[in-house]
Amino acid sequence: MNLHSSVVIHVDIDYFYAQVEEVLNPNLKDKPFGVQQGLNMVTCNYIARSFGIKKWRPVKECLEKCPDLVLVKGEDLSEYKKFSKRIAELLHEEFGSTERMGLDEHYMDITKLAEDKLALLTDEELTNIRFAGPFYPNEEAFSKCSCGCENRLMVGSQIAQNIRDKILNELKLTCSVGIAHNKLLAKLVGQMNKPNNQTVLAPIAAAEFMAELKEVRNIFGVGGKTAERIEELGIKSISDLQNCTFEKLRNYFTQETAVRLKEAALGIDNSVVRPSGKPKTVGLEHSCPPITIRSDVEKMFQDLLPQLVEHIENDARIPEGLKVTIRQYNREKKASFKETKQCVLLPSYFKHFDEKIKLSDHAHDLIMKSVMSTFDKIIGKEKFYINLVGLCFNKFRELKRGTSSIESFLKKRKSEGETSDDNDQSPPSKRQKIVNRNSIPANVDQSVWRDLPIELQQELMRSWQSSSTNDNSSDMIKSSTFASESSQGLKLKSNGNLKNVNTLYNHFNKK
DNA sequence: CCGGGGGCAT
DNA sequence: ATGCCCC
Ligand SMILES: Nc1ccn([C@H]2C[C@H](O)[C@@H](COP(=O)(O)OP(=O)(O)OP(=O)(O)O)O2)c(=O)n1
Ligand SMILES: [Mn+2]
Repeated sequence: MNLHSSVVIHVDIDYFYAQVEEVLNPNLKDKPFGVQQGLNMVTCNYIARSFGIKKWRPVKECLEKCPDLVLVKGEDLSEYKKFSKRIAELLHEEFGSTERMGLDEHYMDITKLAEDKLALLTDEELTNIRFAGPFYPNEEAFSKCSCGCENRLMVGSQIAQNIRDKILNELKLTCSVGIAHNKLLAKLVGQMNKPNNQTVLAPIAAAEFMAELKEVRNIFGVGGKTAERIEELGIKSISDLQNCTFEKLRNYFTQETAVRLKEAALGIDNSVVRPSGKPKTVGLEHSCPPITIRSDVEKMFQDLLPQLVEHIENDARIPEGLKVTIRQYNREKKASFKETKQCVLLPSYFKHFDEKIKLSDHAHDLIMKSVMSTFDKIIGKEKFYINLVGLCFNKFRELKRGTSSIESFLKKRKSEGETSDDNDQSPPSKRQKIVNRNSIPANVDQSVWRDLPIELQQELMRSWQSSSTNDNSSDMIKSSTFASESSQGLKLKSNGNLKNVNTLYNHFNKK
């Protein structure tokens, strides 16, 4: 289990919204073209970029730089979501499960796939394999490590080429792909030869690669606020971060953050690729010119609700919660702020029709009443200037039993024996953190382990620690089954004893 | 401060 | 419920 033992791929579709529009309307392909949301140009094709136009600039500024820029409105994301779904399905079918980041990016852990492909090669074939695509920094750098990463990454680069070919042939979309020994580096190195290309990183060059990126904002998880705090320490670049003492970081950040920053600066990232399940929330929002009248607000929500229901009609789940969002202009602070409030949805609000989820007969009016009373609670009695309203379904419950996702997934896996084959959605999972590769007990089946909810992982670790003091049995997990969420039948066989962790899982779900 | 999403920690 | 992060 050395530092370079994994192969991670990051796929990022080029100029995503704009490229989707090009597929929908090929006339746009030979023109400078961008997608507009409100007053902003969100993204544009690379012809437009050759005029010096950057993503996320005001439309006005873009038209000054390129008067011939063609613009299409992109406030409605449904087409982009459709393509996003097709991409996810294609990747999953052909190469295994993925972790989604937004609509157009996916991480994949292809370590097993690469190792399996390597194992099939003869010695002669092994000496003749070549990298696909460009590398960082150069080909020689790969041979300086003898842990086997060179061959794994070489095969990884070939798989990356296959992925790009597949996405281009099936969906007519170009993408950029990074191949590296961890997620952090895969994502960053993939940007090197954008668009429509790929880049593989030599592990020994990781720290040097990070240093050349300069800005600490390039580190995943370091946003505006964290970057500001880092700079308060006088640290202005990733190489500053590499060279500063750990204690200096530890004084301003939590232990966890300090370690993460220090490691990331050196190109070290132990976080695991975590297959995405179905979305945990599905929302819709509309911005609008300032509204001051309650009935106008109601019209906005009236409009949103049916659209939102359409978004989940094929989901096989129903939401039990609804988050109401408004954005208000605050004249004292001269700024807009979002406020939200939860309200409860009853299962009886939904019915099936044509295999699809629809609102029951009077549910629209009932939900609207909840929404508006929730709105009143947010506003109080003050006058208001609302410039955005939003609704977001959450607290989803699975409808089907028995053959539902996770149960059938693990059962199938059992019958397939040892070959761990990623296939289905993962159960709820929390942020990375504790789920480092290195912290997982060695004799645990990792392909099963990594898909467990973090709460269960933690609870199991605790139980193993305590049981090892009064018990000489090993920690081996022999098998596990996970029934659908509605029956909550998660059981883990451990030490020959069937541990029923239902109560545990229920407990965590309540809060 | 502007689009329209989504995830997770607190 | 809010804040920070990601796209
Ligand atoms: N703040 C943001 C960031 C991104 N997006 C959308 C528009 C992009 O098309 C899509 C993907 O984001 P990317 O950062 O990957 O940008 P692009 O794919 O458009 O361009 P690139 O070719 O640089 O990847 O997500 C958005 O709506 N709002
Ligand atoms: Mn992209």
